[in-house]
Amino acid sequence: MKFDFDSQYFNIEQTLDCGQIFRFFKTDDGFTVYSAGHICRLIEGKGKITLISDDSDYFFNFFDLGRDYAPIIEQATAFDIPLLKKAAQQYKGLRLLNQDKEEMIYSFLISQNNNIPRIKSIISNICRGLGTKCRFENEEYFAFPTTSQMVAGEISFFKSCGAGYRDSYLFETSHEILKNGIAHLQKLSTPELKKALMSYKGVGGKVADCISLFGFSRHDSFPVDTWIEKVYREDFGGTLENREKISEFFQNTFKDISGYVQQYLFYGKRQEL
DNA sequence: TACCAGGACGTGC
DNA sequence: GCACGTCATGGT
Repeated sequence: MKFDFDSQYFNIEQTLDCGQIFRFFKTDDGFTVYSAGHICRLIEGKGKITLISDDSDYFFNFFDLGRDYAPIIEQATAFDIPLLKKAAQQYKGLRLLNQDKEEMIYSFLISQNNNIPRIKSIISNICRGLGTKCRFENEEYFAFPTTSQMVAGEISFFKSCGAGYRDSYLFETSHEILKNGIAHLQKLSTPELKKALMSYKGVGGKVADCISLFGFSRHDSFPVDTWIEKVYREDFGGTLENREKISEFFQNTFKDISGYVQQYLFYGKRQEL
């Protein structure tokens, strides 16, 4: 199925390259994106983006296409922080994705003390090893493994994928989710959700915030990693040392647009804006 | 060689 | 509760 969208507030590269998603790649005429067991292609045209997918409803929600970003950018720009003003104006097309919850849990388990190219590579290896083989328009690809597929992976398998010492995190957390599911997490408040996510092996405060933001669409979450800590010191003149407290500072400042601001700042800092 | 990357865990206090 | 050492792996 094929649809066109106005690209004023939808920039493919900004949306895919800002660190919220690990399964996509560039093609000759655009990008291919994977999410859970779904696939889509994005092609940039004049003032529009063409989306070709196996499930248009899924990707309408995935790319958050029902949301008006103009007021978010307006609010973000109102703060007197040069980096944020620049980033929010320049990255008007950066959209926060609504991603698969379990895919986010397993993906961000791998992210800790790691870099984005390696995270992508490890996830790709895991999909190839455990995911269902699918086909879309003559392209073969592997879905992200479901939890019942993840538990088929031994610790040695995850290590062979490049996960390093995070192999046991993937093993133990997938078994825990197989046992109890994640349905009960939905109804929790954002602070309760964070605490619940942190009970998984390998999930600390920062990873919990990422899962909360990207998987559960909790836009009042503010993940603090090494880059955001750098932003905090250099662009906000902050002096706190504890990352949990830095996250609270940002949450108290940006409230319900925390997640958007966090992405503008993270991407802006990495692009040396 | 040492340091860094979307940090978290275990131990000791 | 907090500080500190340690944990694979590949790139610079």
